[in-house]
Amino acid sequence: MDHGRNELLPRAFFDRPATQVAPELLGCVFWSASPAGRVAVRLVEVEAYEGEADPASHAFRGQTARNAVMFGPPGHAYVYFTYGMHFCVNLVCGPDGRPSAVLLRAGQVIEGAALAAERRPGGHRDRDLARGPGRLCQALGIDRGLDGTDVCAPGSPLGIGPAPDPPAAAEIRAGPRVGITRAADWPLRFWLDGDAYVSAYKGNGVVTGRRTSAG
DNA sequence: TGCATGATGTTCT
DNA sequence: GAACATCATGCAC
Repeated sequence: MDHGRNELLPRAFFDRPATQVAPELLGCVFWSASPAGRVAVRLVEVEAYEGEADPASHAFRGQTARNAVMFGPPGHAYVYFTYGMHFCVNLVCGPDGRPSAVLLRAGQVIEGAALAAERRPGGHRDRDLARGPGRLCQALGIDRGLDGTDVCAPGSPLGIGPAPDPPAAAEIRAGPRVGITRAADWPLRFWLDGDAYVSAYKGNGVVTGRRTSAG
């Protein structure tokens, strides 16, 4: 197998504002390891949340039991349950005490596709395995039990490595965030332009992998 | 093909 | 009691 994939992003990478970290996460490989196997995705869509200054952030109204991880040191996973059936995963950014984070919204499954598909019954196409925050968590088998996991520590069930093939700056686009009602228009959502694996909910004007008129 | 809506449970007011 | 960083389905056209 490929043994060169154990390289991890250093904690210092996350010890910066989420708005700066988010675009640099595009193209990086995020993976989960469990007794069932390993699933890895190449990140193609993320969203930055600026903590206390951001009305849309869970941390906007201060620290609670749920968002405590966001207030901790960088490089940890903040996992929460939403809408009664889905999980979402964030990577905590900024120094200890500053609750900024980046939501992982979509990715391309590049390893363990069979296992990912098994976790998502219903006969979905490969493209839809991790296309959207809830689906991404489902494909990787992420639940609240992984809340607070250190993604910078070797041997952790969750990890993230550098982009094997870094996207060109011109491919990275920024635009309004999705699925929120407050400060949704802040351009803190980043994605790889034209990538088929970017989520396309609510038609945000983003041209996705769905065939365009150009066919 | 595209929009509107129900599902489902945790968290906060 | 209301809101919620979502997803899958049903119906209209």
